[in-house]
Amino acid sequence: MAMERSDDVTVSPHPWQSYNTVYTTAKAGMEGVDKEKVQRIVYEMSKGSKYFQNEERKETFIRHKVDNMRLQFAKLTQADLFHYQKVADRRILELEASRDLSRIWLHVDMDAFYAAVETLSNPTLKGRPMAVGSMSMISTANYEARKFGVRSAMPGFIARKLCPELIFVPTDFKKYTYYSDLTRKVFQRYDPNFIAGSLDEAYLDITEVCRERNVKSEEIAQELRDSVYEETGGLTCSAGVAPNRLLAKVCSDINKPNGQYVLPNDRLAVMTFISSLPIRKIGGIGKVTEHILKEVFGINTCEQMLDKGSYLCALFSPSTAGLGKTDSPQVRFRKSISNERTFSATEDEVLMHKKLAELAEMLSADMQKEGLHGRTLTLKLKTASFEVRNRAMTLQNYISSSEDILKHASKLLKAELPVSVRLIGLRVSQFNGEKSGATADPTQKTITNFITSGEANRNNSSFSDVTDHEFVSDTETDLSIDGQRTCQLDCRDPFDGNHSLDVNYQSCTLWKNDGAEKVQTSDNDAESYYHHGCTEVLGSTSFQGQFEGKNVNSGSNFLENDRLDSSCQEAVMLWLNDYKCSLCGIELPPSFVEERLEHSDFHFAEKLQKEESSIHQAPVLISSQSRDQKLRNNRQSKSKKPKLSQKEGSYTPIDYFFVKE
DNA sequence: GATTCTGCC
DNA sequence: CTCTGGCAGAATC
Repeated sequence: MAMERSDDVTVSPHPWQSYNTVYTTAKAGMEGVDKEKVQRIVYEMSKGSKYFQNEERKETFIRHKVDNMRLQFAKLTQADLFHYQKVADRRILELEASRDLSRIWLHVDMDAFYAAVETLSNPTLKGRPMAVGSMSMISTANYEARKFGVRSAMPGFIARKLCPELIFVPTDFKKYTYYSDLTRKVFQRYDPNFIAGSLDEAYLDITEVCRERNVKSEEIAQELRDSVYEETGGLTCSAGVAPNRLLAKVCSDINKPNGQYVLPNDRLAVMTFISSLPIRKIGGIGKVTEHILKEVFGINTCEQMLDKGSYLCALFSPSTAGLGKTDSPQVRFRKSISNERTFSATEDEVLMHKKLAELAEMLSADMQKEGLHGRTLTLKLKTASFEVRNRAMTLQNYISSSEDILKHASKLLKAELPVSVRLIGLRVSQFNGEKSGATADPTQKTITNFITSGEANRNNSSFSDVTDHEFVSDTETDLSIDGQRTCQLDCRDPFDGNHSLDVNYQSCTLWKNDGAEKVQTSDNDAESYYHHGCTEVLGSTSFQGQFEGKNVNSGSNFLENDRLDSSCQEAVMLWLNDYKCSLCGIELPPSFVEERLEHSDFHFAEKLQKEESSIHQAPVLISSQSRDQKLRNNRQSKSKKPKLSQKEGSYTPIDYFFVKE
């Protein structure tokens, strides 16, 4: 219980498993570790602590979540399954069609970066177990230390128990930044627009280098790693090469440390690779999500994920899963700025206020540096029992001075007293530069549209105006035969939320680059988004009613599809803009003739079944709660874009196994 | 808009 | 004794 659990180490011929780790947050270099022992020591060191209790509390919560989801899962009807199978199949097909194997991405990841830098500046550390961090937290451990089970994110006192000889070195970010800059100079030679992640990793598009020099990606990777080693005076790194960033990142982990792995730009190779790839390797799938997928759906690998595509009602942020945290400081605008400090728990209000003042001071300074002014202030507290509380207020005016921050933060803090806290944090968001509603406004990516439209963005034009979104909002269709609410899938809007940011980001790259090469990249992004439809299953209004409503709503859209023979089917099925199903939102290009027929068959059968069932069980049992929920939803969707899920509803990142950058 | 959760390094 | 800090996005309310 609690703390990290070990996974079973399965033996198989696949390369990532040589790296496959024992712990959920596993790192390379843990191969020879006595897992049992580590597990036991970690447990014993933690047992009974406040932290431990809190972890138990969280675990209980997750267990409830899993149970809930299991219930929902069991409620799925045949028709639902049928429907979602179609949706999933279609999506997979379209993603397959949009697969892009034309780019070569390289992900570089420095090996035990902080620890390696410290060893460089203090060679006596070489060969000895060492960790960068403190008694309370370790940020990096070298490979000697990892042999003992010491790893990042582990508190130092536990690490010392595991490895009494462990040498602790305090963090020194100046040093790391200096060496990071050295590595980036190398990266720049291979891709002037490389995307820097954290200090120790980066993504490079090496397509051009490979082509111009007529050199294999493998050789480029080797050469780059050699250069990094030379120019930093001895730092090693690992590299992964693949057709997209997501996969490249997975690959860079495979032969870590000081190694590389190339996944060729070949469909079969990619398919084979991902088929047994544990989902945990995918960026965005962490401990909790992995647990849920495993417990509820029995999903362990990406292949299973594809198989169960139709069942996946509860999933993840496509962006996180898909683009793998490839933050680019240069172009991506921050949305919030924050700081927080942990200290020994206190109830002393004066002391707390003092801490708050310091935080306000620091935060204000950081904001000045970037010229930021925000109007939402969030106070974060972690109580002595590790419970986290956030309290936010949105102001009339934009603030940035430490006085303003402190003034309002104090109010927020006062309202929480008395309380014993071990951490206080402040965050400012809603910056001046942002237009209101920018995050949710799909029309905001005008720059992107502008840039990409000229090139190859054939598909997203249908999403570029607001009417489409409004229409999608109204496309709420009851697919639930027995009148129960069953399972909700939120197939995200193609230009939803942060997708736009990524597209924007790519566009910015384009600006900077001032060349045509990156247009392709932008295009790829847009293409991958375009595939998202929008589907919702709710549990009350009659099919007929919905259908009629649709007719009215869609008056200006194309109402017929001449490929359908049956007049009955024609009555049921409408292809909006000759593309999207008016009933469920699934998107089928006109060329998919057979699929369209099948799809309309489905709705037709469903309609019949529906009518039948409403005859047989006239009093369709819908809880008033369910109906209210439905009404609320309807109201919301009138004004806003569809925010569909009430529970764990969102669509799957399976897309992103296929999607390129 | 407010709050909590999840994830990444 | 002693379990980070900073950010982002999504879900939920």
